[in-house]
Amino acid sequence: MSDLLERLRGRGWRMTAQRRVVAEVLDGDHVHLTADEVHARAAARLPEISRATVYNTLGELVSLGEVIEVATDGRAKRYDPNAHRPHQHLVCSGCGTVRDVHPHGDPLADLPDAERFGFTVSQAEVTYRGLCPACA
Amino acid sequence: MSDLLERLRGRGWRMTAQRRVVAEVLDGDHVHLTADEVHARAAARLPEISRATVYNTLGELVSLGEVIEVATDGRAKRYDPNAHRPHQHLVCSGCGTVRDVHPHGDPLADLPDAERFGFTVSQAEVTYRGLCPACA
DNA sequence: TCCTACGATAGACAGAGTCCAAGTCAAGAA
DNA sequence: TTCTTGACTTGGACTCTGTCTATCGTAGGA
Ligand SMILES: [Mn+2]
Ligand SMILES: [Mn+2]
Ligand SMILES: [Zn+2]
Ligand SMILES: [Zn+2]
Repeated sequence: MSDLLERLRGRGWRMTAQRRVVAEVLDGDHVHLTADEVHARAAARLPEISRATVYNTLGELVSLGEVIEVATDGRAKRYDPNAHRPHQHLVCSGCGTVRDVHPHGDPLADLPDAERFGFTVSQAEVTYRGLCPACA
Repeated sequence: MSDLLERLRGRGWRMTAQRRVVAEVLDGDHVHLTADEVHARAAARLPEISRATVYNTLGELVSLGEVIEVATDGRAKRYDPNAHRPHQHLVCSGCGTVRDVHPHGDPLADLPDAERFGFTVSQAEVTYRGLCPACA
């Protein structure tokens, strides 16, 4: 994730300990943390980081296209650092685990013109639901 | 929607003015109201109906399978009386308008086994996003 | 008409997120 | 290295969405 820090520096970001630790917490595959989870993990490394700063930093990362927001349930949004490879999500109805998945085909192609109501449709988000091995 | 009221009566529902007006507000096509919108429209007909009753009634309708909950954004859930015909949603990124759509094909079939991580996948929800004619 | 269990109500409470005024500090200037 | 300053951080108040509870009211059967 140091490449992310490099990109951010290149964009003129002032590099603070808070921003660094938030970026570090978001490193990895299949990472889909809530803002409060990010805050908890960040606070383990930097105890006095505030919730407001976590929200600010996450919002900035989303604006820059480095992180995407995922709303899989009616609860807290999740923050996903896998922003450069398009993908969909598979969610366990039991425990809430989220995995990145890459379905075949283009879901946009399955929506006939007659079903577009004159909209300019630009994106299709697919959420698959089921039970993970542990919950089944 | 009087057929809905009939079904509810058949299920042993005590028929109150509040429940009747909530059911009436949910009548129509492409209806995707938030709980507060339902409350506002219900209160126009029955001024003293409470928020708690609206939430209770919506929750009961969802349990009975007469209404589905739709979470198109990270904000308030929307309540959809079109529960008997499976469909997906097309959402305007500008104004938030939601339309019911019926894509071709089965999105489940597009998810390869290798991308299922051992899950028992049972459902796929698709949200199409774009701009409606008015917002474009 | 009367009873009573089921439903409605107001308001307290909780979770998620936003906003603000005041204090702090990263990083360029000298 | 030290100075300066505007960008960043902070705690807490506030908003929005939703849940819960104690109390009151009433639909519908006896
Ligand atoms: Mn993801
Ligand atoms: Mn719908
Ligand atoms: Zn699970
Ligand atoms: Zn629109």
